[in-house]
Amino acid sequence: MKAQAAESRIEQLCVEHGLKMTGQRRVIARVLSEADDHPDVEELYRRALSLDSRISVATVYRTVRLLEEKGILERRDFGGGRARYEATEHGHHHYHLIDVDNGRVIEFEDPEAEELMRRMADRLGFEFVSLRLELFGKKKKQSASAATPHRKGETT
Amino acid sequence: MKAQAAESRIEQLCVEHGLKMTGQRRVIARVLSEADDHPDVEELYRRALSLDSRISVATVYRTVRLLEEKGILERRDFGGGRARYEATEHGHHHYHLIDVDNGRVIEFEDPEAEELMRRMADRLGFEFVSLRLELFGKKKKQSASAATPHRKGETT
DNA sequence: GTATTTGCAAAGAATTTGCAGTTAT
DNA sequence: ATAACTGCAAATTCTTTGCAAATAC
Repeated sequence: MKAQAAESRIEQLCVEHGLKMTGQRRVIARVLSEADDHPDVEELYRRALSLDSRISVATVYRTVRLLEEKGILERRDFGGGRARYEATEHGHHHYHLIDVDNGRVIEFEDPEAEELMRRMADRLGFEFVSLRLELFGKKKKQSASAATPHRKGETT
Repeated sequence: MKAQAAESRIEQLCVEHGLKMTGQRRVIARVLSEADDHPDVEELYRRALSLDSRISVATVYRTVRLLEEKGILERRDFGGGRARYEATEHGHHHYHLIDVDNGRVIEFEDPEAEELMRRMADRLGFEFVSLRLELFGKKKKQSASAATPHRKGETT
């Protein structure tokens, strides 16, 4: 029997959104599903190529744009010119702490932040739509302080 | 007597930073000093040209980059591809609410936000460096709600 | 079958840069 | 005097697009 790769999480979403599933889209969907970081188009292209050589950057650009429009992906800008992407996480939003020394990205949650900004939007006479929040910091040398709560992981 | 234009605020900063004050820099510094919005390079170039025709876009790009490196200017990204600039404000930081319907930008302050993020950085084992915070919203129809506190102004 | 999607290479948009000439200090 | 600055046009970088061939449904 053939170990036919199971439908990736993002592939499912594509189908639910009525997208035509071509081979290249399936590969890109899989790459995105398996990514736990914030790859840019170049990187997605590289990863996709290693799974299937019949893919062009143009298609990656087109796919990524399409998926963003469908709300399946979110575009990020951590500085450095190129857009980064990550799968939309339903519910619990998270934000990013960028280590200014090496560009590494740490995700964290903070329900308070969104609450605060919802109230601020309201006070300014606006309906909250979304929040972009990026924290830049330098790693502390060493400290006797406790663990690192709310931390979700460190990636790129 | 000649009404020699007084040294603009940003020109002063340039001098303090030991920058060579050429005619074009003086003009750009003045444009920046007088701006109360968030112009992109194109717009800065347009405004500079209207004061003095001997300026090229390349110089605007170079100047804006230089001033950013010196910490005199801050680069913003409100989406839309081009970088926007505004003079660094010492002390009371402010953030931006972008009206998703028309791109207009409203500045607001919120000491709580920075406090919250300082604590978060600390908990994650980082030294707070800076915070990028942008709120996206839609103007509410009309409401019986009170005034708009903390509001600093609406620009572009 | 047919409307979509793809690859390729060319086009665009924003920003940077090499170089020869100009200028502030 | 001379190191820094400028304009110009060419080069870079990221992203989009036109078109003919390929493909999903």
